[in-house]
Amino acid sequence: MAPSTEAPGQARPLRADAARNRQALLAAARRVFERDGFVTARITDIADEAGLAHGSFYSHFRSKEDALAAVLGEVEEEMLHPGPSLAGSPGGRTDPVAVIHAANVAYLEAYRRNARLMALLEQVATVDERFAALRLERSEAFLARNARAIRRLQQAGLADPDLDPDLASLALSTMVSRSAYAVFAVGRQPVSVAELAATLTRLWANALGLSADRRT
Amino acid sequence: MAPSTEAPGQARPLRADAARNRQALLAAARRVFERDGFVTARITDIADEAGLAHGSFYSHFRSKEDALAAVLGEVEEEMLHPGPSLAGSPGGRTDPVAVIHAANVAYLEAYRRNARLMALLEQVATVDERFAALRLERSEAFLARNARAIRRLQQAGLADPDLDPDLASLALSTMVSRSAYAVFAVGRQPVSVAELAATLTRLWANALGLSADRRT
Amino acid sequence: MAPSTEAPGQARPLRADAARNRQALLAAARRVFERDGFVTARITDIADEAGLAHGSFYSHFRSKEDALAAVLGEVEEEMLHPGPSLAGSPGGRTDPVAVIHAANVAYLEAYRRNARLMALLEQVATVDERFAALRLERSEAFLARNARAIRRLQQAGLADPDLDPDLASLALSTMVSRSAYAVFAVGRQPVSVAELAATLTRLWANALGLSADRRT
Amino acid sequence: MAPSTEAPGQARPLRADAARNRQALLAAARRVFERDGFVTARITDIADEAGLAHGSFYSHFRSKEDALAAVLGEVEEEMLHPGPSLAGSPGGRTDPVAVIHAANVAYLEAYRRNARLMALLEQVATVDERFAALRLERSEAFLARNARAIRRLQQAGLADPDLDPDLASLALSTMVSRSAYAVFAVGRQPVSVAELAATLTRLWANALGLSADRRT
DNA sequence: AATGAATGAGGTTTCATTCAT
DNA sequence: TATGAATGAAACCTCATTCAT
Repeated sequence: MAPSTEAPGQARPLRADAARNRQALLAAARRVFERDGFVTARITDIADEAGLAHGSFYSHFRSKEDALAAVLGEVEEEMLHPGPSLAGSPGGRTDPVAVIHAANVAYLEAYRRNARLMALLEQVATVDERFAALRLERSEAFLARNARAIRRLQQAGLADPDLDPDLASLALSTMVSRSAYAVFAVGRQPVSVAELAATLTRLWANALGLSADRRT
Repeated sequence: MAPSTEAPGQARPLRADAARNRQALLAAARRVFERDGFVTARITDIADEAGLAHGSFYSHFRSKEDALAAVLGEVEEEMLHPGPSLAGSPGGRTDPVAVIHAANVAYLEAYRRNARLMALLEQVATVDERFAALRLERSEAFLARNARAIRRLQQAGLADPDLDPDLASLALSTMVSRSAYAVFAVGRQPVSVAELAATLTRLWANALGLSADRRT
Repeated sequence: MAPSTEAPGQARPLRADAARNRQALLAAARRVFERDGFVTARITDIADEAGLAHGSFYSHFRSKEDALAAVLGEVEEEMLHPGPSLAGSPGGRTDPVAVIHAANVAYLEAYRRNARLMALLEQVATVDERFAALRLERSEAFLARNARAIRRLQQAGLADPDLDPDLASLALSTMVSRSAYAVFAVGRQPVSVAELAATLTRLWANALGLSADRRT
Repeated sequence: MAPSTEAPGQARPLRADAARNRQALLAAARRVFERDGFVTARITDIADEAGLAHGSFYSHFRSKEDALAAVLGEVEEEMLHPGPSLAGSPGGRTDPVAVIHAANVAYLEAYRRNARLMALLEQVATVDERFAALRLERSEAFLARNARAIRRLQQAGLADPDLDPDLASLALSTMVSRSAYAVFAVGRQPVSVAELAATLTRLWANALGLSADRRT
């Protein structure tokens, strides 16, 4: 409670305390949400878990939704950037399949780390419009990027030209993210990231016709 | 109790009333669930919607969960049979891609009809263990069937032998069902079953390598 | 949490408020229970009577049973100590009849003050196991004490040796407590403590043979 | 109530059924009341127990209270007449102690048979005015009779003249009935009617001074 | 009289949020 | 800011009783 290591010039002990409490609440919220789900989780439990009075929760968050948003915000960065590689390698010369694979591995790694949280987002999205919008927004950015990549590959004569790039992007992105959900958030049998990534990349590549002999 | 000879077609008058009310409640429950979601839906609203006193709800269902189970049960049949086609055509000689396409179309049709309900199942599955189990059970049967089909195609030399049939089944099934969800339950832009089915079938076929020349 | 030196007399202000409300609820509960009986009493009424929102009831008591237990706890002390006199006078040499009379007067006084509450305990005991146990426990302690006293008088040659001390204790204790109930909790005609005590003491003394000439 | 032995000329089979159902409900009500207590007992349970639809309950009883009244009515007769002997023996010459003892034995026997029902009456009396009145009425008749007997014994010089006959009657009657309750309805240790009767009679006789030498 | 579905009053309890200290 | 008591909306479910058949 007292100023601990406290940078000497910045004597604002109260603020430091506050920041620490906010962190404690954030961590507690994540734990409780992951354990109980959003609907069931109670503010009291979060505060208890953080070692604070439940009234204090409202010193830092406006509501349960707000707390969840903050928790998700923490993870957002790593979930939003499944490797910049997917958009195409900087150098340009890289093998597209390798790019896809790298992106899948990165995504699956991140997903596995945050599986329960991702499942949580699924749940809230069906209950709270705000999060439905958030999820939609995120995935649309993702989809658009993938659609662009597919279109480019088609133009380069590397991908099956009969595919609708937008729908293909939807279907394949969906395949990856939902497989991750099925395996890491719901699944009963342990599957390694490597195994899953191998299958997903191969399916993705096959599906776009990347591996097929299109040179003729 | 009554000495009725139990003529099957001759339901007793009171039973007819009761059955009608049960149907009314069932329909009302579906409407309210689809409109409000499971968590938000109130038993009172369901009864109101059915034109009954809320106490009557409990003459037919033990709880909200029970009512949902009944509603889902109604749909189960059509959602559980994505066409016998997938299991292999009766004649046996049919083109596998055609089989897959027929199955996809059938599934997407059914999904579109019950999109909100399927989304509902997603929601409850994250909140209520009972439904999580139900969903898991259903999808595992589905996955097993697809995995068998893939394995057969591999053995017939028609599908990419490098794929793990179980993971491929998971990924592709997931692709179809989640695309259906994205398009019909969440999606903002209207997409026709035909369009979506065309893309999904092509991706599926490509992914398994069915269209590739594997005869050499 | 606060660095208070825990000065016992210095309750913190909030605690003071809370304590006042708790007292208010306790008093209200007693009033409502006495007026309406336990089964009929409504938590809302108790809170209303205390001038609080009904939700506040649950800040202090877990349930209606809990509140009753607290109310009874308040009275327990005086009802549990029917005067130390019964256990034998400090001086030791006192007339046993005088001891009994003092005990009876004390008990009847206390009973009259708490008559409705005692009747309440009777009521709940028939409905709630927890209170049945409580009542049993209390009365058994009481009975044991009286049985000991009777046994001592018998050994001293002062009481009818033909009596079973335990059954006699049961019967006579029962006579006193139930007469108090009949007169103060149910009775229609006003009877003074003095009158009733006189009769009960005389009966008790006669019954044990204390007044009879047993010196021969 | 209805002609039981069924005069053969009175062929009304439906009535016979009805009577049988009424009996079944009565027996079921007694069982359920004894098992669950009055407050907790549910009409449905009673009907179930009787093998009838719960609606049928109302063909025979107006309410739960009504059913209880009927159940108690069945027992009333034997509980109301604790032996005509108490009022004084017909011959007049009998030993008063023997009379009291006979009455006590009769009462205790009856009480033991109906212990749970008597406890039930206690319970309802605290909850329902109607039964409070019933119990009061019964006991007052009882008390008045005993008071008369005591007064007579006093006038005959056989009983302690210092006792107030009404209060003594109250106390002693109370002693008997409540001891019966304590032993047969609540008690944990088995006590025989004979033992209890012996103690109660001796206490009663002593208390009135019947055994004391009053001839001097 | 029997049936059992329908009715609806009614009270308990939970918990997010507010607020005085 | 922290505290934790107070607030009160909200919804569930039970069950005695009615009533149409």
